[in-house]
Amino acid sequence: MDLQADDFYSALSHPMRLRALLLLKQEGELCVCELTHALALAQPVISRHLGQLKEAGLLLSRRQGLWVYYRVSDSLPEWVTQVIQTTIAGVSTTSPYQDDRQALHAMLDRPNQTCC
Amino acid sequence: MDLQADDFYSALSHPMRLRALLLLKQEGELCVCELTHALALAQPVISRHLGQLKEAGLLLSRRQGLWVYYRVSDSLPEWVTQVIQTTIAGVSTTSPYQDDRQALHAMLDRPNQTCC
DNA sequence: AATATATATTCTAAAAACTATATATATAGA
DNA sequence: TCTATATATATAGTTTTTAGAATATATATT
Repeated sequence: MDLQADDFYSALSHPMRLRALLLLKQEGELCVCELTHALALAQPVISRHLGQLKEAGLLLSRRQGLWVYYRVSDSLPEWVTQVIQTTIAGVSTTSPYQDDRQALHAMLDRPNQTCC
Repeated sequence: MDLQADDFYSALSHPMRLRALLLLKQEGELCVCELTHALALAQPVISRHLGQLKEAGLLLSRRQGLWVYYRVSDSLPEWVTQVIQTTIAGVSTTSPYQDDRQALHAMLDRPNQTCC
């Protein structure tokens, strides 16, 4: 929407919010429990930071049954999308971002309507 | 150099540091008094934030006489440079970034070896 | 050496961000 | 309705960040 540059940058000022955003941009929709697993952090911490990213307008969410899926908004300003993509291109193969994806993929029983 | 993504983003988490970085990238070298004028903030505040940006590795500085000139480092990771340029392309004509440049250009007696 | 100017730093208090824990809400299933 | 699970929120305490004022440092000039 009318996402301001300073809101964008302060939304990403916490390492975990940056990790979550990059992971979501690369993986598409993820539920809270997947993020909790991938980032290895407590659920309330994850939920609160996701809430901040959503509040900033960077994320959208939808509930499906017990699970809430978050994804990167598809109506971001073009420059924001480019900045995110450029950041991914620059750092996605480094720690901790690469590890986050590996942890996600190593997760068993990812909720495909199944469980968490 | 080994500027980490989370250090980059937290360095820019303060609105004034973002304004200073974008202004410096667009204008080249600026001394503290020019930034103080353009951003309309107290000198110690400016100096402290510039110190943080320098500490993070985003800025370099050199002293010339009484003045200290800051500039964006020329040895940043490529993705960082791109992110900064993309941000400028996206927001430089909006407030407050446009106003900062105007205030700078409206400044009289800018130090061309002169004064401040 | 004394003075003036530009910049940096220190100190203190206030504000903001963050974590952990506990609790609340929403949904599904028995 | 009762129970279980996933997620969200509230509360309290701690840490971090920030601004403002005062002071220190560096340099140039006289």
